[in-house]
Amino acid sequence: MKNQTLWQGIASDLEKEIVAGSLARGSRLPTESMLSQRYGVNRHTIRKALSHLAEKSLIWSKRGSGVFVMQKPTIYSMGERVRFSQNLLDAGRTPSRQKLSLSQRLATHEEASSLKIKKNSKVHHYEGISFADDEPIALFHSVFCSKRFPALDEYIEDLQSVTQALKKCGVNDYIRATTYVSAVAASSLQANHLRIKPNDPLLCTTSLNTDKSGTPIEFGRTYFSGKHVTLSYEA
Amino acid sequence: MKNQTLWQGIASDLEKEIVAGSLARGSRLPTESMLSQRYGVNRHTIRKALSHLAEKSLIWSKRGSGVFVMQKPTIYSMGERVRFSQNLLDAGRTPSRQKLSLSQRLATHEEASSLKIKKNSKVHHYEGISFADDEPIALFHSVFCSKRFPALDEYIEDLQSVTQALKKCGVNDYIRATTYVSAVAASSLQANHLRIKPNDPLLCTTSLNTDKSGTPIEFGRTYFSGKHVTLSYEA
DNA sequence: CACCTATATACAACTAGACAAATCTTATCC
DNA sequence: GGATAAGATTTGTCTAGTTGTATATAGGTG
Repeated sequence: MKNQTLWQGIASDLEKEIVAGSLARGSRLPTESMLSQRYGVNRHTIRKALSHLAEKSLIWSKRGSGVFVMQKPTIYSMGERVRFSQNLLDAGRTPSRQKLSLSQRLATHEEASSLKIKKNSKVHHYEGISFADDEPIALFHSVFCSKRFPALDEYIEDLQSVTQALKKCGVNDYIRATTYVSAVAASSLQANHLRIKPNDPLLCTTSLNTDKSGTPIEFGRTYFSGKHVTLSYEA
Repeated sequence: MKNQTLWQGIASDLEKEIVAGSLARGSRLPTESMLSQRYGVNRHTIRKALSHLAEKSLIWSKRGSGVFVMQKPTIYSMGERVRFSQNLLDAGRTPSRQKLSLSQRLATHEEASSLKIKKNSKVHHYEGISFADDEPIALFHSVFCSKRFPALDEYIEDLQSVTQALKKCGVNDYIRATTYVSAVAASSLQANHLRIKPNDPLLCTTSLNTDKSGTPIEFGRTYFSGKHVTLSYEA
């Protein structure tokens, strides 16, 4: 605690301000230049302190824009019924989604066998980003059998919710049948979407939702930012 | 005067240059490498000489930057009315201040009870460095009740003077009610600001200023560099 | 021996400056 | 009002130079 370097002192000082709340969650930090003046050190020393805080996932930075305080890590609960919005509302976060693409294409071999449909069947492909308090926490893509849900894409477009859209298709409830979890390194594209660095760890969940009778409904993959999300398997 | 070591000879040589003025106050010395070349000795021998001069407070050094000649020490007078600028002007020095941060936050327990305001009240927090002739002599931080002085921060920002800013808020005079003095060791951050070494002694004054009726106005701490400042309590 | 002086080498911490890349701001035009 | 262009800000990256610290070696002195 005593003989610490300058950048360590600055880092712990800033960390105190963050946890004390005088630097609010999601707010912007002073620029590196301002901080270097405040602490009377070179900008590189500030950057060392900031990179330390970034590794601890307390802040994140965007070139040309600034350095920001991160939101709280999210606990994403994985139970029998996994509902993105309700999940985050339960955790006191504000959920939102951003559509990246919504189209129809032929099912891959994996998708077809998981959904128990014929090879080369058409599927709806829905791809997007999940946010919590305007912070991106996950990239997802799901496929649904086009034959079974002909107008699903329009419903999703309108309602911005998979659960609601499926209801319109007559599926009032669906259940998480299987979930596989693995860890992968983020591609540069994924990293950019999730505001993390390439090769940062991602939690990759591959899941299948079915109706109560066990008929497959939806198959998809979600890549959670490992720094923002902890998956919870309680109950 | 004869049997002196290499480093003693170099030290007294440099000291002569300083007092003679050929190495001006505030100027930078040649780098240790250059000095070791000039005197034909190892760099460590130079460092031994320099550290001797540093202990005598003739020079100070900054890692990565260089070694500099120090200014004269300051006598800081503590009476009923403590006014930074006037104080130094009286001592024939040129005062200046540098703002490090100016923000609002919740009062700590100590601050609230000293200012006689409610817990969790908002306060203006003003933090900075005091200079005499461009040499830092103290780090200060003060808090003022935000409710009582709503626009104080803007006034301080504009006027760069607490006394003047308080006048704009209707406080024409204030009196030093209490002052506690203690000695503490400098943290690495404090040392960097004051151009001294970590664990060098600081004079820590904790003070409360009130108006004539005894109502608390300002509560603050000032850390004087023990090497640069002597506090004076003459009547 | 113990201690100080001095040399030699290597690395860590920090400063200094410059430039590139991304972003934000502002003025201008239609 | 909205699109565009120019300029200013801000973070990212790189090279170079300076002081701080640690270790090892050797000679001289009380």
